[in-house]
Amino acid sequence: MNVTNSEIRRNEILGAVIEAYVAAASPVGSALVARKLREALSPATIRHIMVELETIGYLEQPHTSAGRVPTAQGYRWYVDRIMEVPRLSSEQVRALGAPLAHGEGDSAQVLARAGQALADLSQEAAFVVAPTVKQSRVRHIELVPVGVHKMLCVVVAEGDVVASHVIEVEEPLDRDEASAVARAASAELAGLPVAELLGALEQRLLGEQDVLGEAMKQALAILQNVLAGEPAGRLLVEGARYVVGQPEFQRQPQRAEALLEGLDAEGPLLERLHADLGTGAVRVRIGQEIGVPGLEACSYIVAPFAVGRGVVGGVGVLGPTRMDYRRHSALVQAMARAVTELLTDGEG
Amino acid sequence: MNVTNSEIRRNEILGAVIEAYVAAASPVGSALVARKLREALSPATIRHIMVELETIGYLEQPHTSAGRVPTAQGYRWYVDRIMEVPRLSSEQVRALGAPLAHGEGDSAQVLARAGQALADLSQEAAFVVAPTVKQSRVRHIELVPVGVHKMLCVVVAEGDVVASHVIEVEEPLDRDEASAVARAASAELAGLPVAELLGALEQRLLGEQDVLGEAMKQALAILQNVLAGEPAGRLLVEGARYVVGQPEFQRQPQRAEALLEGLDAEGPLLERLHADLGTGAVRVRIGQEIGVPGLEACSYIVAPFAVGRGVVGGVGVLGPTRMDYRRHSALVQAMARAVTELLTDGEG
DNA sequence: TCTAGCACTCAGTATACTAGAGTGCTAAAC
DNA sequence: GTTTAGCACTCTAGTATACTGAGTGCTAGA
Repeated sequence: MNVTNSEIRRNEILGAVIEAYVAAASPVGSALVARKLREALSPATIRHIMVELETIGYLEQPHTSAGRVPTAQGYRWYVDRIMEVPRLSSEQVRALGAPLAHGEGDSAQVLARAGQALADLSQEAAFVVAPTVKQSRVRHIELVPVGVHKMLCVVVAEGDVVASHVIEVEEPLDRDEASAVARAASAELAGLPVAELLGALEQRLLGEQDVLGEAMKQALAILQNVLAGEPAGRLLVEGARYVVGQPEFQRQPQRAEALLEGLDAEGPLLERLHADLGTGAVRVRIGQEIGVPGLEACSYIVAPFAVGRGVVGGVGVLGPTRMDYRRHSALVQAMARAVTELLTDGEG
Repeated sequence: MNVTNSEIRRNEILGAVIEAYVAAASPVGSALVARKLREALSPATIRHIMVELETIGYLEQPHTSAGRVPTAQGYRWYVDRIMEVPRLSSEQVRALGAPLAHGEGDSAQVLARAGQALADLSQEAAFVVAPTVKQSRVRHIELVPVGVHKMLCVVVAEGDVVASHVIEVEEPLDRDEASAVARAASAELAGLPVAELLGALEQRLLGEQDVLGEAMKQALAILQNVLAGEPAGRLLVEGARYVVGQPEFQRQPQRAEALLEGLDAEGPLLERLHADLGTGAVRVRIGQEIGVPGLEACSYIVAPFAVGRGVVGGVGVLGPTRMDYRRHSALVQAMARAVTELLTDGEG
């Protein structure tokens, strides 16, 4: 009881410090916390507890006579144990999602709008990990000759994820041949995970016993080509300007450069995000935890959304470690739900 | 002869000042210019001429005891009259373009690589104004049902520019119907400029006298939907990080924010770029000339490239007004040529 | 027409001082 | 034992002052 009581108070004060720091971006002193706290405590008492929080490693002082600043560990504790994320009602979610449906359009357009909306609402950078055919199952394949040695190849996967490329082919097929081949390929391959397809194609190309012979072999080669060119994931970033405008980045402009570099590289961040999305839950990564060069001073919150069966994408917010985790968690979660609802409704 | 002589010298000195300033990013003094100049002149003489250049408005002093800095007008004169852009040989252009073809792929991928390459080579932000179906002529239309009330609609235009969207339809067509309609629509509409198509569709929808009746009408409605959702231009920006890393932006971080804002808005910049591309030549815009909020401290160089007939896109470099116009002009021009060669070779 | 010489200007830097925010500690009060 | 008032202490940020040096403009002479 005793211990618990003091722990509760610690958490309250840590929460107050973090919230004040998030709001003002400058070290928080005991007097300010005393004012903010509902329980009436003197600054002196609060200082005592702040010393404790500092020895645990949740707070630190930039210098002796400054207030306290949360550490990454402090944020982590806050996110895991202290903050309460207001769960938005379905109605609120719907309201959030409404502007996304504006003019409906393609799922790609919906996702782009979701990213923009999230950036504008959070005043941070927002990102969308767009679903890619490679994570999904084949639903339909289409081949259309376009010009003499060119072929339009479209792979439609579940969730209306589309990969379309115009590629060069050596032996032209005419329109009917192409159509027949595509139809056969569709029938044959529908339902297969695209990722497995790549291997399967290889085998089939070696097998040489297809009903449609040469033409089918060629089609499969084309398909392989198309899928090989498709990225393993696509990262869409909106509103990096908001982050660059944050005081920590204005004060240290090289950080802004590092941030943009980290975002441009794309690969490492995407990898990390995919790992987090695999868990199926909202995830928060704080500072170094991200493990992507250039993003050491940042945190992100990401939530998965579904399109059809299975998790296939994510939306999130990326900002300085000093970000409003509570508000943004709610936002991200809601946006993920809205996107899921919007993109899944047409499905089985 | 007298006047001409002094003008030549003025130009030489302006050129030297600009080149020194571009390299060092700090005001240029007479002594430095004296050292750089091939003709041996004393600093005092150079100062005389610098005073002239200042009264004309080509140079300015940040403060009395500093060196000189070029004005926008100075850059303009330099770009128009002084600098000599080395015209690269076809071979060099080919060498530049070689990495773009790496793995070939779609034209979209080629353009993305061109942007990245240009950014890396120039160490500035690079941009690509991607061709869009709206500027081109219809070559082919394809309609494929995907799911019950969903239809994949693909419009292939000249230059392999593709717009594909999955849209919702009220009355489903089956595969064969869709195919027949698409075939008919292709035959009917091929060769028409897409921009005109939008109007044409409207009329045809009112006309009600199509061979295929209801189905065709529906198809046209779909098409209209798809084209309406297609943007008038697409701007791809790569390597903004390089610009943010430039000293002028590191010293004044709000500028970096403004830059990113200006780029995110996209619309105004695209408009300006389209106007410049319409001229068919390499264009340089310096500072305020860009006329896009946020980009006041920047310049760009843009060159058009062709895909099939007609100008349909552009590549360029965007950096601080203090940029290497000479080198980057050559780069941009070469890249535009490389892209044109790469994307046009398969055509008629 | 060019240049050497020189006085002058002004940003940038270094130094010193001050004010104030915030701390830690101790001793007293609850 | 917990809380608080009081107080000395620390350290940044801001301000005033002086100094340095890069670079200028001007003038007189080559």
